[in-house]
Amino acid sequence: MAYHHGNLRAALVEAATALLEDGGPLGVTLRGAARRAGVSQTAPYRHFPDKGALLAAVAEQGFRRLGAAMARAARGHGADPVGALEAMAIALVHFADRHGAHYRLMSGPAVRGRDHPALREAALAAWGLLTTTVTACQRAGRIRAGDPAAFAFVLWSLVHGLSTLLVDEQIPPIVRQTWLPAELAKKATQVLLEGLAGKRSARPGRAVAPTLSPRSPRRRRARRP
Amino acid sequence: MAYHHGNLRAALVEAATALLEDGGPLGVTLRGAARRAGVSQTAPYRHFPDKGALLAAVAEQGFRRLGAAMARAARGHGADPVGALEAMAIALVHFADRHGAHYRLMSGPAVRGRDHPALREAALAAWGLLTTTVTACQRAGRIRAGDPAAFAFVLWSLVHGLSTLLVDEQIPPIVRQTWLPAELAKKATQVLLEGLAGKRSARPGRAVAPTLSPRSPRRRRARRP
DNA sequence: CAGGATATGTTGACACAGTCAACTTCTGGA
DNA sequence: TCCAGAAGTTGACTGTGTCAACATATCCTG
Repeated sequence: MAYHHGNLRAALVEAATALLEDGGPLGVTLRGAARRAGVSQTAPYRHFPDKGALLAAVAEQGFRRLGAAMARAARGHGADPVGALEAMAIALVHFADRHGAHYRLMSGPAVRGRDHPALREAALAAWGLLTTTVTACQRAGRIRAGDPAAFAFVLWSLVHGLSTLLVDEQIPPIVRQTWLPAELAKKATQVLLEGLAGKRSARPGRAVAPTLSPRSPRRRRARRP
Repeated sequence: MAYHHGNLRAALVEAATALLEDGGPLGVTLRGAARRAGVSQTAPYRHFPDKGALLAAVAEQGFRRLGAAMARAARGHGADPVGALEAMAIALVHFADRHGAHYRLMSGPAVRGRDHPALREAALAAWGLLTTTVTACQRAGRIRAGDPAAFAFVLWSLVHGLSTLLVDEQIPPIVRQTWLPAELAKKATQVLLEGLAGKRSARPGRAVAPTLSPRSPRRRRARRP
């Protein structure tokens, strides 16, 4: 047996994932992953510069799986982009519901931005699926004209928020006792889709007709360094 | 000077908050808070059973402030519940945008559920504000009939998701470069409100008319213990 | 096939964290 | 007045992330 272990890197990612799934975010530890992979405590440093990098790799793998799950859900709704959008939303919430700790890691501050380009890329890929489908909905006349990225972002926010609340067990009891996660995802998506649908006469009083079109492109906001 | 320090507890919460604001979630440490409060490393254990309890207290205070900010935003829209709802949504996003780490702590797994009833209570209070205002919108005919808790929850999910993405810097570049957070909050809320507004004829194809009324009350789902 | 360069792992150590046990000091009421 | 309990301190233990120095396997070149 190649007792350079073959491929430690993958083993470590798997070990860390296992630690994460049972034991929560606090349960994942560099030394623990090394132990679980049967190597010494500092062996991981040959593959990851630090703990954050390991976590980022785990998160990246999570995004890849999430993207796959969403794509799988969307298939079978080929003709119906709205159905595909709903299915993807449900798939995301479902993913978060199982793999709670994993989802938290993925969307958390484990690794910020540019540190780990592969992570960013995987996340953007999943997000891109949504945008594409939104565009399809627009072509089908089921979503009004406007920047598809913006619409997709609103949908993403909604579903992500739902997932986060679910994972963190912060869904108000009244709501939790009445609906299952998948139902919540479906209904929330449908409500949003209604809002995104066509232009319609606003109720008397004041016009509520958000177009979600930018007034003028803006540079990124200043952030504390 | 009362060198029983007067009220260490409050000082520790404040110190931990300061550590949190600059230094992120990893920067807050029991020993650090104690140092900052000018006491020994184990003094906090006279006031908090463990680190989690301190964090919970910090989070609780955050929810209280958030609730206050939302209430403040809603005031001045007394006659216009829709405007109040929008203002509250913007206030929440604004709160998350500043106090990023604090918001992450509040909505994170710092303390789960029953551990810290005061936390839960403060969170539910903020959430209750939304529900009340949704009810007002229904009375004003601006939101269709249905369970206000469910509608409020959808709105909460949307705004919370937006805030989370903002704090974790996971807003896609295209979106981030085009809109400011407050604009995103306002527009997203408006889209959702349109969806929540009145019943309307669905487009041809299939009816999309989510009522958000429960089929039948359900018990809580089983969770891994 | 030889032999070093390089990737891969290991040992030992350091600083820092959360937490506990034992001790000291302050303070409010019988 | 005086002491019981609250409030705070000291010292120690374990576990963690990380570094430096060392050991070994692998691979490419001569």
